[in-house]
Amino acid sequence: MPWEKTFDLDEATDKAIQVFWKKGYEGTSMADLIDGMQINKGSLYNAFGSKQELFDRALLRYDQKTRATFVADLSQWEDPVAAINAFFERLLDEAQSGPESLGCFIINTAQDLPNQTPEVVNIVRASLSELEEFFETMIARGHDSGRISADVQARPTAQALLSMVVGLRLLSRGAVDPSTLTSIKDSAMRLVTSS
Amino acid sequence: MPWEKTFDLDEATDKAIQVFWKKGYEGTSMADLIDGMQINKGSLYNAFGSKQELFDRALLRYDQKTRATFVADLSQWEDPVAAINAFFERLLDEAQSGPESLGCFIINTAQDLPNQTPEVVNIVRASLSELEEFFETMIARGHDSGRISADVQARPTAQALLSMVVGLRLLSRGAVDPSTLTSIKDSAMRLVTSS
DNA sequence: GACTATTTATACCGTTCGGTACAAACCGCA
DNA sequence: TGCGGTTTGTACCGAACGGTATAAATAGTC
Repeated sequence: MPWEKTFDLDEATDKAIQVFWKKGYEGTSMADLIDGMQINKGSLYNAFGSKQELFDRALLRYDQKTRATFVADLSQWEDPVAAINAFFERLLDEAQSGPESLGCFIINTAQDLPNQTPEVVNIVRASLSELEEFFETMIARGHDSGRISADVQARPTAQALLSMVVGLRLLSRGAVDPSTLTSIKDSAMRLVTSS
Repeated sequence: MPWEKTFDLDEATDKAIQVFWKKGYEGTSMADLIDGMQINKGSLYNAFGSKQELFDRALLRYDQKTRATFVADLSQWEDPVAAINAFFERLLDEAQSGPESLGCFIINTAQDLPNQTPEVVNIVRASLSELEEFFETMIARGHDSGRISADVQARPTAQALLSMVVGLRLLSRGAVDPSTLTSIKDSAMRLVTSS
């Protein structure tokens, strides 16, 4: 049994994520991917099959590596308000680190849902739905512990927070200045902690 | 001086808007445009110059025909809270009319800002900025008339509303069900009318 | 009817698209 | 050392890309 692999599939996928993240599916050419992944064309097709399969894999891996693990961590925090705050704080950090922010790969893709395959639609919907569920769970937990007013309805507020995440992420792609993003985060927290 | 025009430039631009709106710049081919505009290739290049020039023109016209005129109308309303409410109500209407919603052409383009030309960046930033300004003016007016609590800061709240518009518009492209969009609108209004 | 400019249809340009083919170099294990 | 799958480079495929050229048809003004 000879030599089974040389380059790491996950590492290569991570590089593909960067390319798709910035340029989107349509805007990315195979030449872009070969450049970014530093892999030969033959190896790419041998390992991933097609551009679409690579995109699906990249999108899924991005979601698991970032959103899923982070939300799972935060879910174990004792203070749900602090957990929600930490989530938004991270969005601000990402938006302000480096010269240009890429926003969120999932949300970028969500914008293009009408032109995406059913597989991609499922991945995006599931990711957004789990994020909303995280917010809802945190708010409900805040009700129980008394940290969040019962006037703050769990589900509607969770949906509003989702929309502010989406807005913040999209606007962080060069549409507004950083101070606006901070305002958005503050208002989001006000939705949770008000009266 | 003979025959100056046959087809209407603005009408043709309106049809181009529909195509770009749905598919984005990269996702739209000249064949798509010729199909959608029902115009010959020669006429298209003679009238508009290039794909990029047509896109710029379409984006600008869309912004003026929809956002700009609507906001100008609402600005003359007596009740600023009602004006903000009407703005969000219209987003819900658009999201629920027809089989699939396209969201907002400007916001779709904003998502792709890092890959757009400086001209497009300017159009998008100006449009979003004017929308934020509309919200800020309405809130300030609400302060004066006593309809909005002084605790609701004009600028930060306007920025939060902007982000909820963005979130609502993006999510209306098939990412969530309509009831979620209604929740988002309700929470946005709560930001304005709270305490 | 002559003039002028647009519209239309079609053919064509070079380039890039996603994807394939293949031989040579490579590597780990037997 | 030889076998077997991997990687690499390159050449190539048909199709689609944005854009141009052109000639005949068309329509309004003089």
